[in-house]
Amino acid sequence: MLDKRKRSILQAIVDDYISTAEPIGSRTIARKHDLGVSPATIRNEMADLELLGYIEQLHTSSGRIPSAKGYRFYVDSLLSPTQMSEREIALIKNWYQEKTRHVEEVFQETAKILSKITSNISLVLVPQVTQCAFKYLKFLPFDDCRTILVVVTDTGFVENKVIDIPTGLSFNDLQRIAEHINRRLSGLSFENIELSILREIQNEMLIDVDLFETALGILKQALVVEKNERLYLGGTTQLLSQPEFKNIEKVKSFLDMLEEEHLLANILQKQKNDGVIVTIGDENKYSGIQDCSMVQATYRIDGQVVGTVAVLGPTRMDYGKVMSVLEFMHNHLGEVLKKYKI
Amino acid sequence: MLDKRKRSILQAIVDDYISTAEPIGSRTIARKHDLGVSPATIRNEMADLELLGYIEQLHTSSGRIPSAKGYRFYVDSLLSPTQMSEREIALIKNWYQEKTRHVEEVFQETAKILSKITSNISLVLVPQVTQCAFKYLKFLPFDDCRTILVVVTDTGFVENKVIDIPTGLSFNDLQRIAEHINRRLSGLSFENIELSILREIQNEMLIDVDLFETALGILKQALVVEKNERLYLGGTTQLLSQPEFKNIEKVKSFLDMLEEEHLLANILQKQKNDGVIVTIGDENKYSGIQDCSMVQATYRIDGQVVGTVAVLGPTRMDYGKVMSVLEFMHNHLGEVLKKYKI
DNA sequence: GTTAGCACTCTACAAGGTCGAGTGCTAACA
DNA sequence: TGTTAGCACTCGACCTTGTAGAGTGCTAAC
Repeated sequence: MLDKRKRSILQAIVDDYISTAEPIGSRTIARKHDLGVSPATIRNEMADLELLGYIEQLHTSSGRIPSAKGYRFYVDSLLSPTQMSEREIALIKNWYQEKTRHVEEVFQETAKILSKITSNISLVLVPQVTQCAFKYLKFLPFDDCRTILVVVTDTGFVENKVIDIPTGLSFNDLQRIAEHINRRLSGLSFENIELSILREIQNEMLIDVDLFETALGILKQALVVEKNERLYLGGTTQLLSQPEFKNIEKVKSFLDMLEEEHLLANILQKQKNDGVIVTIGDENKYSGIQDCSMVQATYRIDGQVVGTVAVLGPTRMDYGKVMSVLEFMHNHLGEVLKKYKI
Repeated sequence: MLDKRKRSILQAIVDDYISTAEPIGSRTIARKHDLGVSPATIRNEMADLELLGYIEQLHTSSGRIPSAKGYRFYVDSLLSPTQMSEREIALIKNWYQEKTRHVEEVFQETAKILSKITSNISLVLVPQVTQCAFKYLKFLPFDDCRTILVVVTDTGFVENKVIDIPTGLSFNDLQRIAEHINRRLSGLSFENIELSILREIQNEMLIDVDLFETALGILKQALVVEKNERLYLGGTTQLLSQPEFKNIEKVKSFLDMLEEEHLLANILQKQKNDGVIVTIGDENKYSGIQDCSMVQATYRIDGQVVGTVAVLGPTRMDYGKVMSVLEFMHNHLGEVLKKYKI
């Protein structure tokens, strides 16, 4: 365990490095932070801290920068949990009120808010629809040969598609199919709609094989639609302002990675425990972001975790601020979503 | 009008500059292109071309680069219209077949295809719903206090929203409102649904003022939804590979501009005439892209122009390739969309 | 345990020099 | 008259060199 002075010095290094992005030397610390000791003493302490692995040097005679271990200690032991100010909270709530009309807009604007406040990339993973239940499907008239298939979930999520009416079927036939499927599947979660149930339906409808094939096809289509979860990204251009990305090759490879949306979704999904968690540098499993840190938080509707929001940036990020914002989202995003009737 | 040799030299300069991004000198032209004359002669011709404004010099003793006027001449008079190869066309068609299931995916993938093939930013402006007609709206049951409002257009575009049932109204009342509105508005284009008509409806429904207020509110909501056109962007990271964007400030201001989606949508909307058009450098009205060129093309469904696709990049772009791809989209995107029943 | 002093290291930056590509001009040539 | 070779000149790219400044580790004194 570090003694008080070492902790102060480490804190000074991390704080300064976060705000300036420059390696910190002993004299700078002595000047800026009133620790009551001379630079020489600080140098000795810094040598110890380096030996212990909390800070590192890019080359002889450069200042020190925090290591991943240093950031970890900073986040766990040095950072006092801060809350967002009343003013900031009011600002955010107002933003939601003004800019969101659709549910999708809530996600979009959440991504924007997060990236704006934290000056980093934000990720918002929307509720996995597979976790909600099938309510009913319905065919709406369109024209002689086409109809609109609408699938409704218990959360009020609606998906639709214009499809050809199979030859030989009347609109009434479609209504019958819909009724039958609704009777059997209504209330089941999409996760539980398995092939076995679909087979059962097939058996029950053996009277008309063609008709079933059609129905099955439509349902499959609906399932594909429903399972399609989405990831909202915000502030990708924020990267360009960060000095660690002044090298354009790095930016490029990073942005290319971001486009592989499913990868990111995977990283986020890993979080099962509720709350705000911080992953620093090489603690990240995915190699593309090993010199980055990610702070993520779940959000809940009616107490149930439905999605994840996260902020991704260089390890040199303002953990205090980022964590407080995500703490806020963790506690309030569900409420906002509920207002928009998801 | 330029004589044949000047044209050859200008063509050589533009071609070389497009592929190398380096200013072209007289000796390079003499070496690479067999014009049958010495560098000295080419130098004289180049001096003429510069005087005429087709090429310019960054500083004494640098090679020449094409000016906007030079590119314009190149596009109008030097570029032989090329078609995409059979192989490329097959590749694209296959891509659509494999990757698109939804209409939205068609737009998304179109943006991807364009940016991939041309190595530039692509823009896809989706059909402006205001140009299509209101078909009907319908209320679907959800629960005791909420209902799903579905608005259908004649093109098969469906929008929905979960709304609260106003207190005092039954589901049957809603059905009545829907029927009435449908009777009056069905077949009208969204552009033509003016306040005057809404007033008329109000008069006809004076029997129940509250009910009308509700209906009006819902319709307004629907209109807001419907008018919300979308812009799909592709290949924003391609920028980073272009040498003209090696300066990170430039990239940043450019990307920031791209985020102002409505601005871009405005630029695209200006095109009223059908076909592929090229806007070079300062021909662009919008100052943010005055050192860029944009090639845009309309696409049609059943002969009617419904949207625009475009490629945006540095003035030094491969106009031949970009134009051939957009020509293809101009002719075929409508077909693809039709397959997905929009 | 703390501090001052000192020699040392390394980067960033500016100044100067060289190289090469490219030009314009002129005079000679077909 | 159009084309070409030759030449002096210009300018950016790149390398080298020197210097200033920040920072370090070590040692001896307090």
